[in-house]
Amino acid sequence: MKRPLLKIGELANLANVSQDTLRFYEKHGLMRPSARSEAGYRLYSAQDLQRIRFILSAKEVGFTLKEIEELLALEVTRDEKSCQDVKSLVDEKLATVTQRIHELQRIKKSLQSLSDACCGGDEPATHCTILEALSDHDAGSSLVGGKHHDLIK
Amino acid sequence: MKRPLLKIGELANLANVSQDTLRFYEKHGLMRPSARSEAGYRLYSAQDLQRIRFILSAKEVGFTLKEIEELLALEVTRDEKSCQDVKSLVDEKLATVTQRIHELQRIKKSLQSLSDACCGGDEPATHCTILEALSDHDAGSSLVGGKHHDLIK
DNA sequence: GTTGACTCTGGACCCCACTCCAAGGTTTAT
DNA sequence: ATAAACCTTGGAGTGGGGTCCAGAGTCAAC
Ligand SMILES: [Zn+2]
Ligand SMILES: [Zn+2]
Ligand SMILES: [Zn+2]
Ligand SMILES: [Zn+2]
Repeated sequence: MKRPLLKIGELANLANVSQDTLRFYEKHGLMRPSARSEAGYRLYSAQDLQRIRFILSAKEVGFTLKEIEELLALEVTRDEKSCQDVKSLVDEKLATVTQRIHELQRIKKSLQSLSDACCGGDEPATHCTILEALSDHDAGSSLVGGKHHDLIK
Repeated sequence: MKRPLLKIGELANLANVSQDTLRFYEKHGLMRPSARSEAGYRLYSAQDLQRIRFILSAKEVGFTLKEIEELLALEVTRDEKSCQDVKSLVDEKLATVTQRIHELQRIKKSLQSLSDACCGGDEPATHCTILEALSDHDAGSSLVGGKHHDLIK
């Protein structure tokens, strides 16, 4: 009934990471194989696959390995922690994620208005509103926070 | 009329970075002072302040220094590039920002439902829905993509 | 004219997250 | 029984993004 355990190469393929990365994560306490074979081969379970996927998606959105470790550590610390502790850790991450989203939305708006202002034609960009906005006075305050000049000649 | 130029320490304070960081960015082509004093001191203008702020806010939302350099390089490449070129670079960044926002929103939702499911009380967390979700089956697919179990005893 | 705060350069060093060996042991396929 | 493919450990190397420091010049104030 129990599904067969995976060797490191198999897990690596399924998860799309290198074997080195798996060993690296293990060395740093983020992953360890469910078992070892007689010969010392690492053997991974389906949970292990879930776990590496968890790590990867958390990484993708900007959590550091240390932060991910904290999240994962919740699982094993169980009865030493209260629900309060656990929840507040999650809420903390939630706040930083929310914060990051806001920053990105600010940036996105700026980029969008830059893009909108540009004619996109193939003449030399000497007149380009984007370049003007970037080099101007307020080029920095929020990735060009300002209004771009009146466009269309 | 012209505002006085800033020495490196002054700019560093205003921008909240170290002098080393400013010199580091200079070495890597992201910033250079508008002028040098007789004695070779770096002298920065108000634009330079804007520029470092630009760099910092771009960095904050996850652009690498190399990407930031590309954005800034637009300013000087002007007539070698067409509006098309310029705009498509901006649109590219726009797409990656949008992408990042989506990922973060996915994560945020997951964290939110984790948080919502937890009672937050101060008893030991042996029963905690968060921990259950993390260690469970689908802990990985999207930072715990699944429904958490029925809560409230 | 000396003290103290500031700046210069160059180079060493650090953390992070991998990535790439080298030297060897194991498994599988023929 | 031997080769190819796979695994082991340990350790070195890489690239990004800085940080720290030594040795020396500069500037303002007293
Ligand atoms: Zn144009
Ligand atoms: Zn344009
Ligand atoms: Zn609870
Ligand atoms: Zn709980």
